[in-house]
Amino acid sequence: MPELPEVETSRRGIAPHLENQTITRIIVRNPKLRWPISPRLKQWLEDKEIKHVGRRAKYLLIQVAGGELIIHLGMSGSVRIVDANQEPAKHDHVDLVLDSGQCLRFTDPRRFGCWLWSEQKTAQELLQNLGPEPLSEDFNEDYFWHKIRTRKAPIKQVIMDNKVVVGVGNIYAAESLFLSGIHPKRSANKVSKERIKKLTSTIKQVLSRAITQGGTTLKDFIQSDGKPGYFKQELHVYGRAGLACLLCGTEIKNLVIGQRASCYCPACQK
DNA sequence: AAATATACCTGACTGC
DNA sequence: TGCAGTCAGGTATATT
Repeated sequence: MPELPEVETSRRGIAPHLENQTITRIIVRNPKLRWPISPRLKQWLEDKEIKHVGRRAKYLLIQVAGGELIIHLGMSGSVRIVDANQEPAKHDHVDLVLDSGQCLRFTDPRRFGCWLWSEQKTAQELLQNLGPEPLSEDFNEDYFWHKIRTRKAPIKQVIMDNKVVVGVGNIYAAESLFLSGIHPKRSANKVSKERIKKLTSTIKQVLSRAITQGGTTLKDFIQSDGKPGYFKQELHVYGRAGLACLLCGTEIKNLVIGQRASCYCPACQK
């Protein structure tokens, strides 16, 4: 499922094929995503040249003259570059056809993703109020420490809160807490400053490492070249309930925190 | 302000 | 074999 490393992996994969290309056509087979795709997307995008492919949090930003296309992959979405003539499959909802003869094809079985234009109100509401990028210097020990002084919620929920830091989803939250030795249910404001420092650097390391591995593929996720991500092989706790901890051998447990499965090692995490 | 619950959606899996 | 039920999860929204 796409978290920040998967979105960044996708961005890097598609950018060279998109930048400086002109969008000749947009084909919407199913507009019913998280929010319906606007019929006006056609007029906003067609015949425009793509200037840059960026990312903010888990949003892909396709910049053209006059604004940008904002794509979210939701839970099960992926984008890839295919020949525009290639027959679409069942959940291939949108094509962005380029003058190279290729197209950016969006696939999303669960349709939790979205395609919005930057001038749409929904898009603007989504992008404001986002916390800092985890891999930027804005996300640092001091910021993090002060930000969560008032938060009594479990630390796991807090690091998954977009207003605190963006891009940390369920998988990487579980892994970061394991590698920092912090129990996922511990109140955020009761984690010592020393351990917040550790957690801050661990989050950065885990996300960076996952990006170099091409993301984590569980079921749906594929990179833009159609290959899976390889970070799954490096997971310590996520999806390993009932198995032995790789560090100490204790059985990995699963807790539900905020309606989310949360795997952890009872011995390594306090 | 923060915590909690609910909704959206389909595929994979389980149990009868 | 098939059907019904459950689960997974990002994130907006409404409610407490």
